[in-house]
Amino acid sequence: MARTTGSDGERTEAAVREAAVNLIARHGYEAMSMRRLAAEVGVQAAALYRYFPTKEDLLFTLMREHMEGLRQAWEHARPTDADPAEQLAAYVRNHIAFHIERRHATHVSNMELRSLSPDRLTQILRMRTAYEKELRSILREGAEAGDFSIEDTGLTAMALIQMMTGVIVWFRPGERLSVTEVTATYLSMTMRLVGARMDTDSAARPSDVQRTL
Amino acid sequence: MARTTGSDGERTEAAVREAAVNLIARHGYEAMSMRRLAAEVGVQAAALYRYFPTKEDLLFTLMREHMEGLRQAWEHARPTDADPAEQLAAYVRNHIAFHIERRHATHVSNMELRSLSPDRLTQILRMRTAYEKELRSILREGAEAGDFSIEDTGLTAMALIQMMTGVIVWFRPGERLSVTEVTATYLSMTMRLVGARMDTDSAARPSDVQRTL
DNA sequence: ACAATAATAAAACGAACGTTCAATTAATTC
DNA sequence: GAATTAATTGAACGTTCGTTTTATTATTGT
Repeated sequence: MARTTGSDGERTEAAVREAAVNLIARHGYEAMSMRRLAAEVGVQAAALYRYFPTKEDLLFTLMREHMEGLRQAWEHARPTDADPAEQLAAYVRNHIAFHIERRHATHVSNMELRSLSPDRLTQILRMRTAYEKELRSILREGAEAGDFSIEDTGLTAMALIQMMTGVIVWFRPGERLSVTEVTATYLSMTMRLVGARMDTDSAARPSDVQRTL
Repeated sequence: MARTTGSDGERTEAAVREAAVNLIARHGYEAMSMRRLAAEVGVQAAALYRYFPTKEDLLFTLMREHMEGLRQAWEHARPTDADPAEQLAAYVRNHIAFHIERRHATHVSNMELRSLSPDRLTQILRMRTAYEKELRSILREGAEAGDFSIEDTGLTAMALIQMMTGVIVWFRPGERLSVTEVTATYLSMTMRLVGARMDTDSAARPSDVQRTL
């Protein structure tokens, strides 16, 4: 047989991406065979090569678009003319919301870096570093303004990111806690961790957190 | 050829374990072939099967002994008759020290769980849960005693563990910060995060942290 | 309706995989 | 020093892998 009735390139490619994210997140990139992926989509393995020249190209595409999406989400969520505490709160909210919505894709982007070729690895890491740099800037400005009390900006940024991203490891929607509750708790933990002063009308105040979530 | 001069089962098995931890941490379990592992040890692939009946048995052994080592380390480091802040400080110190010393093994135990058979996965997760439970107990007792102010014990425990374990992702010995400095900063971040009261002579006080490290 | 193009199937490629087996040699035991 | 045991090799097994090639059919444009 050959082309099947109702076949559509765009739909097939989208189905391949979605199935690939799920399979890689569940079994790992190396453990996912192109035949298994094709079966998931309902197509023969050879058909995949119409959309992605190699298996690694597929992985890289998924990662690049995930990182690009993260950058865009922050660009959109980032407040203008806000004090450091409000900026930090926005960063935390955006980070947690984005990663909870994309648990599988985040797993792929974080755990399969070693399967990329050196220059592609560099590209992804560059995007990640740029995103993390935004957090460091907020922390530094907050520390300089006296709003935060931080010992080491770089180390604190890494600790916060690991803490926030770690949500996807244990969080399951529909269990004990809602996304709103989790986000609120992480916000207050973050604010305490950076020693945020609580004497202003910033978004860091618990009551405010509930309202602006 | 056959048995080689100077060959020794114990030495070979130890070499296999060490090489396996490094290879799996760097390239992933699925990406590590038995032939590549054997080459690293300086032996033929068939020789590996004298020590581990299957590839998965090798992985499981590495993970089980890592988790068992963590349990023993905490059993030894755990203070008796200490207030919650001191116990928490001991937990943080032990956790960071253990994981920095065993970066590769930790990577294996955290990232290759999906390659285990269901019942072996359950065994490893049980060990992990038991270890995490210790932290939850400390947090709960501290909260009940009024030493900590915590919104959600379980969520705080997960956040702390993710934050601390995350050290191995970015920490490289011999770079900007020493293990001692990193541990001290993580200790004070932890104490702020749990809202530890600073009005007692606990190990949570920065000056004390420096002394008891 | 007919040509051009898009989307797939089917089969095959060589390479690599985990694992097994028989043969062989080194070390140990008696 | 002969018998036994421990450690390893080299070759092979069947399977699966990513990928390529060729043929075939559906859709689109004219």
